[in-house]
This record gives sequence, C-alpha cells and structure tokens, in this order.
Amino acid sequence: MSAPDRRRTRPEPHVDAVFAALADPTRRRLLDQLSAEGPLTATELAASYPVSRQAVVKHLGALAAAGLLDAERHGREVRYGVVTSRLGGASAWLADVGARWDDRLVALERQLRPPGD
Amino acid sequence: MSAPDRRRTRPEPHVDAVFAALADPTRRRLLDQLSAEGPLTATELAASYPVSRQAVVKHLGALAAAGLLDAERHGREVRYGVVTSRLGGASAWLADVGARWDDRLVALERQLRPPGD
DNA sequence: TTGTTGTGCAACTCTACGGTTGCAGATTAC
DNA sequence: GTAATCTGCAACCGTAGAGTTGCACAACAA
Repeated sequence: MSAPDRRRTRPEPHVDAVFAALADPTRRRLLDQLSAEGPLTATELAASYPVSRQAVVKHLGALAAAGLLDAERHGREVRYGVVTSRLGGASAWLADVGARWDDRLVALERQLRPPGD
Repeated sequence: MSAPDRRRTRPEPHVDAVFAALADPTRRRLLDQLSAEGPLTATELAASYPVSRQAVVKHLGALAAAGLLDAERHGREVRYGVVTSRLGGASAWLADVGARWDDRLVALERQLRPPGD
C-alpha cells in the first residue's frame, strides 16, 4: 500500500531521557537560566529557587543524566553548563511526528478526492 | 553588557502541558502510532499495548488535555487524531534554549579572544 | 425487545519522584 | 594548624500519577 516510507527517527534511547528530564518545570527553568547566564553552581542556582540546594542538585543530576548538562569541577565547586546536542533529538522526534501526520493528511485528502478530478 | 536581545518565546503556558504529556513513553508511543496509522479508538489502540483499555483512555485524555489530540465522536465510538500545532510550541522552546546557549558561546569566545586579534 | 459491544466513571493500590533534613568529606581562607 | 564553606550521600516523607478492577450507561445488531 502507498504508505509513506519516511524513515523513522526511532531508536533514540536518549529521547526518552530528554523528555523525562524536560517534563519538570523547575528543570526547564534551570535549563533556561543556564542558557541565559552561563555555567553556575548548584549553590548559586538554588538562591533563585524556592527549594533547597539539595533539590536543585537532584534536578541538575537528572538533567546531566539526560545529557543536557555537563558538570565541570573547579576546586571545590562544580559548574553546570548546557549541552545542546541532545535537544536536537527531542526536536527531531517532534518534527517527525508532525511530518508523518502531515503525510497522512495529504494521503487522506488525495483518497477523498474523486478519482476523475 | 552586550546581551543578545533575542526575544524570548516565553509565556507559552501550553508548553508546560505538552512536555508533561510527552514525558511518558506510552503516550509518545500512542502519538507515534496515531501519527502513522491515523485516527483510532481507545479500544483499538489498547490491543497494541500491554496495559488495560482504561489506562490507554487516561493517556489519551492527558494528550487531549495538552491539545495534542482531538477526540471525534461517531455514534458510540470515539476516534482520537493527532493535532500537530502544539508540537510547534515545544519545538520552539527547544530551539530557543539551544540558540541562546549558542549566543553565549559566541559571546564567550569573543571575550576570550585577545582584543588585538 | 433483548443481547452485545464500546465508552465513561469511581474507587483503590502501588510506585516513582520532588522535596526535605542531617551529616560527613573536601577544599579554601585565615 | 583551625575555621568556614561548598559538595555529596543517605534516610525519610508526601503526593501525583500510572495502573488496576468493577460496574453503569449508551448505542448498535438481531
């Protein structure tokens, strides 16, 4: 059948971790802030949030585990910086779903149109 | 300071709901399947999943609440179809974070480069 | 009408996770 | 050296949500 043979961007195991990390608004805000202000430590970040430093540390850990941050140690402090490469995977997944659906719509429209048109 | 005055794509309340909905792998798979096979009912979908129909119904409800699906009733059955417009918001957020970080990197590089270069 | 099938609602369990506090271990400053 | 400060680890609590089951209701088929 005339199924669009668009190759799926499927087996991206990272995508799962990225979306899970991005699900929490606090984590998205952290990513937002880090992308705007550059690498900061957990202690510095915690000052801007209504939660404890430990909570922030956990969120940073989740973001780092998803590959969205990388931690760099300088002496006794650890600065977290954004890594954008993984964002692309999630973005690609979104685009893929959208595109496949658009394909379906086009196919559907073609099917609905009378043959002699 | 020479902060890039890129206008933020900020106050998108939908983005929050979309990411939360996309956080669950089952829901992403549902979206995947619906985008590939077209509108289906909860009962039909449930056959492909290791969970009960009720669980699928809940997921579909979450996706619909986030504006990612729309439910259309025909007689006694309800078919769920993809709505792609909201995906754009999430995608834009990802792109925005990435772009702002890239701006920072450029600014940083410029700052590190010796003035007389 | 009666039987069948699909949907919707409610109550319940269980786990994951966001949050906390407390303390131990490093590292810097004095 | 000692004191101050930052990070890391562990135990604990509470709630949201993913899952279940059971049943009532609506719509189609006979």
